[in-house]
Amino acid sequence: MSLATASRVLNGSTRKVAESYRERVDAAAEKLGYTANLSAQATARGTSAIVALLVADIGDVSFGQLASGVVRGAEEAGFVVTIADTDRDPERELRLVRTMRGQRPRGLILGVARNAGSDSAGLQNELTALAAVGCHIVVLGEGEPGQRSISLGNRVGAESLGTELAQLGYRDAVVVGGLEGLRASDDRIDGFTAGFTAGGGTVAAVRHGATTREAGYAAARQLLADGLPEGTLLFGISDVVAAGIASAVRDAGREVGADIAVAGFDDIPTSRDIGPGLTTVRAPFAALGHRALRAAVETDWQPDADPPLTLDVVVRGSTPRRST
Amino acid sequence: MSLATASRVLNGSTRKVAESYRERVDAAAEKLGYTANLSAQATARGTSAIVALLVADIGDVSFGQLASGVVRGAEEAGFVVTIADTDRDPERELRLVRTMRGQRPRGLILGVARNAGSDSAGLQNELTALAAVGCHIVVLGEGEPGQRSISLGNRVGAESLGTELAQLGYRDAVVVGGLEGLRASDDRIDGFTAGFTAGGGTVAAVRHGATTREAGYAAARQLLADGLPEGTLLFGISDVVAAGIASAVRDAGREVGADIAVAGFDDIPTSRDIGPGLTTVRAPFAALGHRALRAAVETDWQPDADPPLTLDVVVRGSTPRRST
DNA sequence: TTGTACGCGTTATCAC
DNA sequence: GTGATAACGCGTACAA
Repeated sequence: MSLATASRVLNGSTRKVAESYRERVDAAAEKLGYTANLSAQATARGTSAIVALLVADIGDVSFGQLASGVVRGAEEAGFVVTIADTDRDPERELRLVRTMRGQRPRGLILGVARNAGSDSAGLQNELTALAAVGCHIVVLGEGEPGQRSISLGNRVGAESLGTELAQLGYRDAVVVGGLEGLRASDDRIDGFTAGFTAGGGTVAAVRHGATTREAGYAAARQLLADGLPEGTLLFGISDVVAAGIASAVRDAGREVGADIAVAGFDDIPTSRDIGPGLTTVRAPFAALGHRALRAAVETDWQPDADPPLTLDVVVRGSTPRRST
Repeated sequence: MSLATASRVLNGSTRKVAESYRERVDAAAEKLGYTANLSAQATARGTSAIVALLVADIGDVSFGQLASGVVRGAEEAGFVVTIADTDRDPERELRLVRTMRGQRPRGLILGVARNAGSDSAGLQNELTALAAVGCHIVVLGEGEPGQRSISLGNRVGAESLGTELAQLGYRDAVVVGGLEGLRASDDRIDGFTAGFTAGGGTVAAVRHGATTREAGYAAARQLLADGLPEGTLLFGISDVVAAGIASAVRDAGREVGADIAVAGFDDIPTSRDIGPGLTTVRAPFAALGHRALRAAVETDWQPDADPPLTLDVVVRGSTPRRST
């Protein structure tokens, strides 16, 4: 029989093929261990079954969750995922987007935290070039108009946390971490402040800084040295930062929880083991990744088709109820 | 000018091209924002610039480190990395290897912990089929003959830990976690036992179990209920397991460190924040990933060209020096 | 429904 | 050194 017939049965063509042929083809394919050459398919079709995932730092603890969701969704949809790491270097980011473009991917997921409006023109060009060839650009967080964007819900999650902690009796808080102008952290700061103030609390200060354990430690150390009244709440912009804070508190001879309260954001796998158990907000990165993938592959995708992701506050020992 | 000439300058062909042409081509490529179509290149060349990475569980904390090393190496070598997650399901693993084969990758990195000799015939067929088309199979851990394998050094790392802890004055230990027959955990158990016994200690028991926080918690809880003398050392097969152990110790009203000592393996990012700081062995997953990638792309690769990876013991508060 | 023939974007072989 | 041209493996009009 002809190659065309075989091709028709192997790829899910709309065309009908006689059952007898179909069986023979399937049998032969099975026996020979045939697997379609994806590259050749891609050249012929003009579009590949690839979704590219570009993140700022693969080593980040939350990345695994995100990637997990993306990969799971990809398998469901019959796509392959390629990953790259910008290492927070805009130049490298540009180069990588260009490399990814070489794959003619169906979608590109951008998990690169960025300062508002700081995108280089080169990157925007590259992105529009990609979009022009039918690649769906989906940015995690807030994207430019014309791009598909999907966000975690940092603001509302942090707001819930603020509310909850105010209800637990906390009145004075300091926010630690988050680079100024970074959308994701600004949202967390704003949300927390809103919730906490609405509950009757006061955010005394915001100590901006990198989202690292070291930065959290250093900031908390300074705060403690300057004198921090008992019952003060230290809100780390992420669990990693909060871990640093908790460590600094202990090193200063204070007790996490009863003396100085600490809260974080993300609920990384080990946050329950930090200090007396870290109060935090569970950020559903896996679900985010899953949605991102769907946004990357679906032909028609609606911005608000899905309900917002739910971010649950999880209260642990680091913020016990404060008896007034 | 001809397409051939253009092709010659764009891809790193060995052939020489006049400087004048070269400049014109580069200029045009720049202006048009041209990027080579990797799929087409792959079909034409018969081999792609792809390395596939298959792991048991992307969500695993150590995966990020591994992936980081792989991706970094890939960028250096001009390769693209595709990832997939077997979710510890052999059937899915088979399907995924087949999918990856569709990409005709230059290499396949298998980070799937497996029971010794439990590979399905189907998988082996698939793997040899892949190898037949020039794909380098590199397995993390111990591989079959003919495959490129590269291991972390679980045994020697655990042995160092055992030695160190014996020197710190510990005499009685119980090992927790690790599925029986799993090479990686068996190596850790054997290595630890060897080091600890050589130092004068005794491994009273090995409690096999899953490599999860829950399993660690449950096992430790049981041990504590059965009565555990002060100064006993609980060695968790991984930091995640150790975290569970530490939690169980605290929940039982005992103190981690002074009362019951706990040690782990991996040195995950947050292990210093677990309890009073978790004593563990730093497992260089990033370096492992980097080496794995090189093994996946290099034409001629020698098994023992690189020196063994170094696994440093890091002693923290969970195992203070024991005064006799 | 099935087969033929061409095109996808690129590389490689061969003459020039 | 350069330019035609035949592959590469597959999808798909179009004709049969």
